[in-house]
Amino acid sequence: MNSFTEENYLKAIYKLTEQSVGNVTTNAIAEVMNTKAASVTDMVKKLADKKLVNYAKYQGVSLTKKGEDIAIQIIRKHRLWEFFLVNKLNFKWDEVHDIAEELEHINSSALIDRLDEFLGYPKYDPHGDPIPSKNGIFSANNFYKLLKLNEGDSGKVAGVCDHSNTFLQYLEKQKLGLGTSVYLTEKNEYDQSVVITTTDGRVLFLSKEVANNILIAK
Amino acid sequence: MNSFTEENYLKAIYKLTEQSVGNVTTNAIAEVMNTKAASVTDMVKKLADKKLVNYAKYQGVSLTKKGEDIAIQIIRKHRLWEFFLVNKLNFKWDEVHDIAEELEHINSSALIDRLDEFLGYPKYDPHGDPIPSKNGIFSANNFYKLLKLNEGDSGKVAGVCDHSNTFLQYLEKQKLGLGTSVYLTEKNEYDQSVVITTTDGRVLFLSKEVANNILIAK
DNA sequence: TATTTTTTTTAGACTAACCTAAAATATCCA
DNA sequence: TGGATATTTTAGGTTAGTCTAAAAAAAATA
Ligand SMILES: [Mn+2]
Ligand SMILES: [Mn+2]
Ligand SMILES: [Mn+2]
Ligand SMILES: [Mn+2]
Repeated sequence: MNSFTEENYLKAIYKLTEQSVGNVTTNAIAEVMNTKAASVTDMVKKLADKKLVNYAKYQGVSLTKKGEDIAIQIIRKHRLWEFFLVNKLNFKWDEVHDIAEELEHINSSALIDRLDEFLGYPKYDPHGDPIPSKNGIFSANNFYKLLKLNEGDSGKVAGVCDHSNTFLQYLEKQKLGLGTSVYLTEKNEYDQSVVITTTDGRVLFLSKEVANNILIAK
Repeated sequence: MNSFTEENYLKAIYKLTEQSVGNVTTNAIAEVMNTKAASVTDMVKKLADKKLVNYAKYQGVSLTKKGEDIAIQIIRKHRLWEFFLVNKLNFKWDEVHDIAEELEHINSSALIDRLDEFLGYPKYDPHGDPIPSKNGIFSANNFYKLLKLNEGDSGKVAGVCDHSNTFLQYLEKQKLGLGTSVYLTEKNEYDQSVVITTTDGRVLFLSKEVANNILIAK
């Protein structure tokens, strides 16, 4: 079994791998893990001993198949728990991440399989992120950044790129939760801001920054 | 905040206090915590520094109000999660304890309050143990040991004294789950074994040991 | 009550995960 | 291409929780 700390390192390396080309650097891990480079080196050696990462001095790390499988299972648990918190316990989407950070380390595959069944095998978490299946497969989506849509396009809010509480709460305030139907009324060339209309008739002005962080399913 | 280990010590001390008169001994804690007396002494000093236990060398320990409050909250979480696992995720009563041992350390009072609400504020866990309320109050029960009932008495299985998997699985096999209605047909003076009849007409022969570990609500 | 046995504490050591400071290596750029 | 800068690793130390062995205190018993 792996400790919580080891699991968190694997998850961090997985997420950094998604964002970067080539191996993940020591400093990058240190930053997301909120620790020092020296500590990362120690841990990375330990993970390499356990065959969870590939590591050579000064070369950065990559996950092995085994390490990646573990990382994906943790992400699966995280997102299933987030779905549970929002859809069964009525939490808001900006309230669940920290609790899921703890729940994701509960170690029981029976638990997570039954939770998955109880929730009806959801495909996406409350932020629109795909929930990997039991065997580690992510379902593909065809979501588009609101910023990239054309005037006249319509669709539903399907996810966010920025997961910060401030952004989620901003959308909450604008009543732009997951599933909200929107219609792109106007694109402003000058500052790339957009005007959208919701199906309940509200007209909203969104900046480039906001439009860039909203994903729409057409 | 307290570590998982500290929480487990507090819970162990709480449970030992229920069973014993006077202070809880170092050796007794070592036994239930599956550790050595020397380690217990170290931890007990730390808990005393944090004002969670009263401790004087060679005198054993007792929980302070603060320590007891924490212990009760952990028991609340443990039992609510057990209820969730059995009643929402369809686990058997002999499968939930170990998972609840992990879940009980998830640190969010919002989570546990909402879980409580979601579950309909249950009063007893799947083993008949009372679930303390948010403010730490256990509801009283009037359960009787099956062994102490008289011929002709009837009632429902409301709990168990032995929480071991072997005992729970034995009852499962006999279809004597929580809520089963039973009628005491016969008491055998010689070996204190009993014969009971369930409402669905099954006649069961139970030894003294078994009858002593089943709680009945009349 | 004195001696033996048991319980508890202390002393000293280990591991995991972290730290700081310094050394080693890699990268950048004039 | 060589020196400056940035990154990474090493060396050595800390804390929490554990351990074993030995010392101290309490309890049991003769
Ligand atoms: Mn999250
Ligand atoms: Mn999420
Ligand atoms: Mn339990
Ligand atoms: Mn229970």
